[in-house]
Amino acid sequence: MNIGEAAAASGVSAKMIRYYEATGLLRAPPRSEGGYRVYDAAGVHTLRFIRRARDFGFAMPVIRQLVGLWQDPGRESHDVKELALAQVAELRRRIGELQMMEAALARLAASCHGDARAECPILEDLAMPRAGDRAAPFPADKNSSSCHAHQAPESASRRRPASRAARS
Amino acid sequence: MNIGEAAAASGVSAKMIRYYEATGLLRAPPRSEGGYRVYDAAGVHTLRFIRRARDFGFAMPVIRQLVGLWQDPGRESHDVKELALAQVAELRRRIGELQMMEAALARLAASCHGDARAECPILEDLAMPRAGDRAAPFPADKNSSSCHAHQAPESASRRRPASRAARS
DNA sequence: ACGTGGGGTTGCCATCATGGGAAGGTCAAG
DNA sequence: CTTGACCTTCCCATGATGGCAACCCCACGT
Repeated sequence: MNIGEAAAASGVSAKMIRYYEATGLLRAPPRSEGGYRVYDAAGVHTLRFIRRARDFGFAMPVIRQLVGLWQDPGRESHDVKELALAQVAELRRRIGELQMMEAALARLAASCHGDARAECPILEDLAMPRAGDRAAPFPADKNSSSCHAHQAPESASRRRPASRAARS
Repeated sequence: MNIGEAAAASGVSAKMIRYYEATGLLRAPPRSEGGYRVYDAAGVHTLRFIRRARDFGFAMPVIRQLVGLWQDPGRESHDVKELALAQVAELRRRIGELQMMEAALARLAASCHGDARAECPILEDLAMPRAGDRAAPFPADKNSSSCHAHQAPESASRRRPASRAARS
């Protein structure tokens, strides 16, 4: 079984199979006389295991542990469950993060008229400094959400570019 | 205002400020005689805007659009709202994905005893081929979740490594 | 006036998982 | 024996970020 067939059978791209092998996640399979990687059913099975673990969002180091446990007949299911629960916690953390963003942004979007006028609470909120920001040295920008005269595009640049130019 | 102060005032690291400038998200600020970037309050304000947009998970190309709209007095709030709603949809899509994973994995973890025994439904599920997988050429692996004799580690490798070795 | 430390500048490398592509070797079918 | 599909390795890129190295600049202290 060549790498292409193994890829089709496992759902892992050939590129990724080589990558997993290079990073030590997979043991190198034997090679044919021409140097082709030759996979057997067990190898494909391992690849499917890895893909399934990735589908659950496990990071590669954890997948390495999982594969090790899977192939270890003396494993204790306690260790597997611990990894799984840690991943559940991580997923919940990420879900919570995204939900915070989603709720805040949906609320903002709902408050925006969405018409042809320039006034927009979304931009106003984005432009608003929040608690936790160090104060700017002078609060001179009152017309925040309509500032259009920002930094000068090209003015008096590189008065002494000698050293930088010389280095390259 | 040097880049360090601008970073502290905006919450964007100096590294990221340079990165945003290099990728065209920020216009290059004027430089001092020594070549230092010099930021004014408007520049810091823009940086805070960008950081806030990143906090909402907007991708950089979208942030570019948002900054453009923000600085465009002739903008229409419709365009802003459209970007925001697209981002809300994207966040919901990601949340849904993660929730699928989380639910499935939590269910699996709950079904695992988590004791000293090797038997583990989590590993069994990971090892189980799902619908959508191309069938393996022969279904020879019945003792799936306890397979420990996988590929041979080092056997008859590189019978003809001449070309590869010669190239490097 | 001179040194020194802190901070600026560029550039390169690394992440993490993945894809793309080039240059070259292998294999199987016609 | 040719040809086209497939494999091999190596290099590069992503997106957003951090780290390090080498070098430069500035302000402050003596």
